[in-house]
Amino acid sequence: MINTSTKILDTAQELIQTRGYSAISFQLIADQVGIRKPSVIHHFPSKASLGVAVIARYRESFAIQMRSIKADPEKTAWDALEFYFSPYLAFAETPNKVCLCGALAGEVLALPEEMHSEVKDFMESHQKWLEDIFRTGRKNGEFQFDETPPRLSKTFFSALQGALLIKRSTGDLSQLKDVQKVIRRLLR
Amino acid sequence: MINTSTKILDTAQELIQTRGYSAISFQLIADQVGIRKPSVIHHFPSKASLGVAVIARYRESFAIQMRSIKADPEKTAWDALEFYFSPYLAFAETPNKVCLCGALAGEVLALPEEMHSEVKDFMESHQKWLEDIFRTGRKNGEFQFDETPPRLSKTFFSALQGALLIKRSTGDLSQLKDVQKVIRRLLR
DNA sequence: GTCTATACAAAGATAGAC
DNA sequence: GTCTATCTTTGTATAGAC
Repeated sequence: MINTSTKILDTAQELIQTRGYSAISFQLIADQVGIRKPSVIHHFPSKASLGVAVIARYRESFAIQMRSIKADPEKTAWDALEFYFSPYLAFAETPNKVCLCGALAGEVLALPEEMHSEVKDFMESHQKWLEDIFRTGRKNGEFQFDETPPRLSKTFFSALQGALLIKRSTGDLSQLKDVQKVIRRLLR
Repeated sequence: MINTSTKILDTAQELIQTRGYSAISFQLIADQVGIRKPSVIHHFPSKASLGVAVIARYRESFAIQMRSIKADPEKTAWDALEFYFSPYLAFAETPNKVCLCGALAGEVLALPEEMHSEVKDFMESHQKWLEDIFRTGRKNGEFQFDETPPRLSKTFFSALQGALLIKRSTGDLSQLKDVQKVIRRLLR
């Protein structure tokens, strides 16, 4: 038993990750959910409010998982990194899927104002998480690298987001895996 | 003296790099060029044909410059790399600008069929150029690295494209510069 | 909560005058 | 080459019945 609101959010997220926010419409979502257009609007009275709801839910689910990894003293920095890699890997299996916020970042100027800060916060918190993983791992002796953690996290976060973007246009599903291999190797 | 066709191409390219292909329209271009909508359509009879023309010109101008660098025996691998970096740096100065093909890759599924192969070829040839620079530089003794040139070029190309994308949503103009610093350092 | 019907704006595109 | 006028489709959104 899954309610209509959730079905709409799931469908909208899937469509944004594959086609982009500009390319989705109430009509498209209604067709996929199996209801009529005004019924979608009943749950989310504007396209902007739907966009905000999708991204807020996505950010929150990431944040919960990162908090639980950090709270677990059993988990190493490698565990945290591999955990962080896993959703990217899942997106990379699907030819046209990118990170939700990667998709939105590509069309920021076409987004309603309310969504801008959501996308920005997403990017910044992800770079912070990675920075934290790298810092902890180096302190532990698990990672070796010469760069500063902020610069390294910016570079590797850029590479992960970029890899999904490039995969979508070339169809080369190994793009992301190769990037992850290089990152692992550069940390040893 | 610059003709109308060229003005349209320049305007369309600028708008795609900042807003995305889905967000441009004949009306918007007409307003910026200072003519009426049907006059734009007279030069490019469909939005797809305009898109193809913009990307073809962009690809060609990159290709010409890369050929001239490779043909010049005075140029080192470092020179070639810095040359390759320079347009990214120029885009990064403008808060909302990304690589044309990075912008298009973000919305591939929303693009007309005719544009897909143009974007794909762009991505593949850029990764090839980088691979070639890395291979040559290592043979010369200019670069030191342990990875295979294809994997390294995929990673660094992903990072460059990703950095522009992230910059657009965070507004952090140093994103790209930091990535370029890390790349230089990892090659020494 | 879901529906039919509809308003309104903007988009891509065409016809034909100048 | 550029224009006015117009067609057609699609998009966001609202009103109001069931």
